[in-house]
Amino acid sequence: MLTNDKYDFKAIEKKWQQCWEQEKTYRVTPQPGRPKYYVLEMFPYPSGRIHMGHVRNYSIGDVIARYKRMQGFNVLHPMGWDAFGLPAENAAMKRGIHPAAWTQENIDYMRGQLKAMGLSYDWDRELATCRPDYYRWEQQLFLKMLERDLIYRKETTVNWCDDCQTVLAREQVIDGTCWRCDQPVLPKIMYGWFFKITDYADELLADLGTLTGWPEKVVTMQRNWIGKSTGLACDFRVEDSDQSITIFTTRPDTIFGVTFMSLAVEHPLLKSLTAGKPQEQQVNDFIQQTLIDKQRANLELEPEKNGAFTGSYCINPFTGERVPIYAANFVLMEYGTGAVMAVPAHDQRDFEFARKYDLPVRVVVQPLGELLDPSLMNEASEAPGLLTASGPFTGLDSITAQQAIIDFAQNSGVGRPHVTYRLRDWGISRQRYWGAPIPVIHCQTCGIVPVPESELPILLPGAGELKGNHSPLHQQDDFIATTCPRCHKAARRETDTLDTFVESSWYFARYTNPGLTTGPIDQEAAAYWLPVDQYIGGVEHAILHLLYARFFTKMLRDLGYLTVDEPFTNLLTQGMVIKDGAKMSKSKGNVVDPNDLIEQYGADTVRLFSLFAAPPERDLEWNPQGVDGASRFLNRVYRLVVQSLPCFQDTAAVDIALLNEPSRQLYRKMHQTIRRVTENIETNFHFNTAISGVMELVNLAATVSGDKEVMDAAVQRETLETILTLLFPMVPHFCEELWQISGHGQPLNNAVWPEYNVEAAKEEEITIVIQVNGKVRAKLQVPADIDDQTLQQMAITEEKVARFLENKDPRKIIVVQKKLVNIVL
RNA sequence: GCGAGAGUGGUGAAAUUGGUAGACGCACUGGACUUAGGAUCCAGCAGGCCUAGCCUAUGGGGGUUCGAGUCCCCCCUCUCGCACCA
Repeated sequence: MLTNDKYDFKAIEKKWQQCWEQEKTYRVTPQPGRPKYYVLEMFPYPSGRIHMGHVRNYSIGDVIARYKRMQGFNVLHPMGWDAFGLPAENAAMKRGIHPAAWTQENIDYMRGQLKAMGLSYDWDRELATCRPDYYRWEQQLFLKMLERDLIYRKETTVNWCDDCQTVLAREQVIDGTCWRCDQPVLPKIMYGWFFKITDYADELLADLGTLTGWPEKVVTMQRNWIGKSTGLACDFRVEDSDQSITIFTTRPDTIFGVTFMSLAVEHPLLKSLTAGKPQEQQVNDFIQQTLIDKQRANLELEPEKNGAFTGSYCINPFTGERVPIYAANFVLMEYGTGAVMAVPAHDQRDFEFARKYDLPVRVVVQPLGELLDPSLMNEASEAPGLLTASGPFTGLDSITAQQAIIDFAQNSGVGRPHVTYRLRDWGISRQRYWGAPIPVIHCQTCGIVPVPESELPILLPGAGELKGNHSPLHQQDDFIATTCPRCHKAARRETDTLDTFVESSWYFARYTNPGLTTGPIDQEAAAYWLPVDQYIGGVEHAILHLLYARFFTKMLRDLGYLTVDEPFTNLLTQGMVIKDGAKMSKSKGNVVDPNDLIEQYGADTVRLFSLFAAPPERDLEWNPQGVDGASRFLNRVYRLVVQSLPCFQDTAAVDIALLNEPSRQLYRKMHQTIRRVTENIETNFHFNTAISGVMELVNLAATVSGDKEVMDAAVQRETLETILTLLFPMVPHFCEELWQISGHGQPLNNAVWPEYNVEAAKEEEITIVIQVNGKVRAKLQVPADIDDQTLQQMAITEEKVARFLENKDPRKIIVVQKKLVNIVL
């Protein structure tokens, strides 16, 4: 396979891929006692073909996997398919084939593409979530959760995507549109199944503090999404009624400033509050109008505050005052209690509302150094301060007052401390075909009856034979008709399927023993492999998938399957691949097909470019000429090794004492490069700088080894071996081939990551910068072990510097060891 | 509006604790070898000027310091997330 100037990537890559496949080089098993490392890239949706984002994601993961292997870790690096989902159904309808067939075709094709990239996966662990041997265990988990009361079904307002004909979880609504098809999402009232993720809200929030290996940004996003607020829940008795309205506030210190009460239009008490009142018609009209407005909410603009007086009053338990009750368009039924005590002086929304409807504004908190006058205020004062006009609490500061008021409310029975979350329970019902069927039965007599575990899996009809009916299950009478497991009368199967995000919430645990036939998770294997040490994927899953997976981990722990609290110790959110300033997408017509590139340049070049062009967390601007650069570099290394083959016959160790200057220089650079590459990978996976380090070493090796007479063969050999070893995780076929060509018996794959020698890496001479008044005026080459005194003397007498010193005495001389001398005049 | 992050040559990007700004690439320019070069090799490449040198440059303006891309304050722009959350 030797050629003159360019390596034959086609032959080489094929050769090594076959070798790895035949020898199952990357198959792993638990080895108790040996340190493990679990590296995982977010598994792909089998959409048809891989794109550049995949290439980048998997290249990064593969470098980490190979690097850790060379460091002696037992590395788990699996791959599979997130295979349920709508595009399969849509494609199936368009092409007249079955979603299962379409999905299978895509998986087969994409697997080939991944193999062509030379990724070091343990393919024996491959899984596809659409297969019964995966989703039957998900169904079993569903039943366990149901048993534990972690799942419920209720009728509620859901997010409906008309285009996809299904319900979406709140996390799947992006700016009011569907995360998948970008169409507007509408509210719709219907029955749905929910996971009680809110049961874990507190732990999900608290454990964010343990995720020190996650990007700040993601942690913050999750914290905000969970949105914990603490405060007071307080009951306001309705006048002339035995009902009361419970409000939630985070500002109990402002409770003496309440001048009205606002209710969400969906509030259950609203009807009875207006019944028989002169305002009834007006309020009903307002409710109707507000509901309509919400349907076609203009997302850009916050609508003007609007409301209607109900004709009823409630009593502020702290002041005994009558408080008028309004229905208001800005109060959310989904948050808190759907009722808000309005304090216009200290809440901007209440302020706007009060000004509009001419309601009183009463100041009860004076911020420091200010004297608020309600008649002069043009916005609310939300800052804390000292309480005024607040009965026994007057004079307290806001923080103290909040606690005092909560205590008082609790003691007098009108209120209690309360915590509320922004996080909602996870709606998992989907009204589409291509998903895991929910294993319950609806019986007229017995109600909702879980399918007995022995009857699992509930197979998706038609999916097994890859043909037949794939309309939504609620349209498939054969599927629906069943008998009740309890009373054995005719009953109906549940027709909703599970949100595809359920599959991806536990796949990382299934990988630890994907073939297990006795349960969803092999506890022993999971205990060995989990948590995932390094997880890699797009930041678009910062909330969605990553929150769900955290929830599942905690829940599976409580069900006894797992022993970890968190699934992913370290998270790397890789940037997007962009071209012409925009994310690659079919609609923009700026996609680059990895297939064409691999065909033209080979997988190693494509991998190298995607690693070199930018650090992984940053967006990567696609530059076709950059690929040429990567290719050029590899060919240069190839020529260098081929031209230097004789040096590999010298197997003597390097003897530093005998080295001439050029040899010593190269040897030093080699050790420096090992240090640099190792550090770049260890600290933050900055492969771009790691590669540039190797490039410098290659450049130096190429220059000095032209000088065959003086170059020490052992140094030359060690340098080339080092170059190949350091590059191996990034361009494995290429390095493995050159390793073999240069006469090594054992594959490079089994080699150990090199260690650098501190002594050998040490510079003998260093460059010292001489500054005058902070400006660089000269540079000096000095021995590395020079003392400050000598250095200072040399600096002052340096001729370029001396000119500045004429007629002047230095005021101060700063010497920074091994770096610089600054002479201040 | 709130929260997070980012602004460095023509371009992708580098720069321990504050210590030579622009490593390594790409593009470009010149040269060599060539029938040829979109191969390879060599050299140059922030801008400016009164060119043995000097000055100005890391979004803008202040500040701290012997010394600031890096620290502090104010402002501008961009990206991302949340968005009437009581």
